Amino acid sequence: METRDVISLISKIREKVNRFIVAELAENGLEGIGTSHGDIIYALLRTPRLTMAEISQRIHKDKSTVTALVDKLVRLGYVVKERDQVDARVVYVALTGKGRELESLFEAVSQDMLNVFYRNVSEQEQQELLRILEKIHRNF
Amino acid sequence: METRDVISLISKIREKVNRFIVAELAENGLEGIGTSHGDIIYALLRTPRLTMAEISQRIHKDKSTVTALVDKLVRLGYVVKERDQVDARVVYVALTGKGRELESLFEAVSQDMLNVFYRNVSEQEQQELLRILEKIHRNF
DNA sequence: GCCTATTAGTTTGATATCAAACTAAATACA
DNA sequence: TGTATTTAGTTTGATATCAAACTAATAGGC
Repeated sequence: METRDVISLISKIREKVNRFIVAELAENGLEGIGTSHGDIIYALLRTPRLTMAEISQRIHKDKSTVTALVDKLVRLGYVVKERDQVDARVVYVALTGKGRELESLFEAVSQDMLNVFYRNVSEQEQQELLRILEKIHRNF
Repeated sequence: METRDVISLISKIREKVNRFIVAELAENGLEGIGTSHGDIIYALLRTPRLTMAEISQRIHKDKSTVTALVDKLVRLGYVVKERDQVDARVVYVALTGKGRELESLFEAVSQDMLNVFYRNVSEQEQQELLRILEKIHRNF
């Protein structure tokens, strides 16, 4: 009944999804990789080269946060940073070989998560959920 | 179409809700109060006295995090900590007068947020949303 | 072609958060 | 009753995150 509960539910579900993903990554040897690092790798699997600013927009994190996150991924050997030859202000980020190797793992984890997430949720309910959430998102 | 989008939407909505609340609180003079502090105050408006462990459960944060959050609220004068006379391990937290004064503001902010959140969302859609999200939450 | 404004990214300082180690107190059990 | 275990909370150390200040480089107007 309490419609306020929905806010709480949304927070809890988000938290569960994050824990699920981080735990699955850790089980597969990716210790110390949080969801934001995962988001960056995920984005780079789709788009091979992104600037710091583009990553910031994609993952909805402050540019200074992105500096820290990407630097950690560089330290771990998953990505490299390279300055643009034309505009020396711009830094490109790209996956290394070690980074690209994560693709199948990421696909698997993503699929596992969706399987859990949508268990016993019909196709129609999924569509309905997406429709209502999009409406709410546009309200802000 | 992309059902994966729902996860992203949930994160974004949660983020918007948090920003909305923190901004409204700040506009009303509650600078430096984050959503977790708000959650603690909110819980104490409902239940006048809570232990640290109970707060930890209510707001889904580690007990060490709660120590830090409550200590900040003590510093700001909104709550007091008091040891149980019977079981000296237990610490009770309760609102001060200054803390209780926040009640009407919290009610107003909460109402404002819900008004924005559910704008153009029918009663039936709200029920449907709650039902589906509860199902998903039980999946984890 | 200069000075100014804008832009991309980094650095710095502060806070939230967690997990692990720790402390102190209560409980169990032998 | 005395030791071992459990429990409640704090401390410590690490990381993520943001905002503001900063740096370096490009772009714009005169």
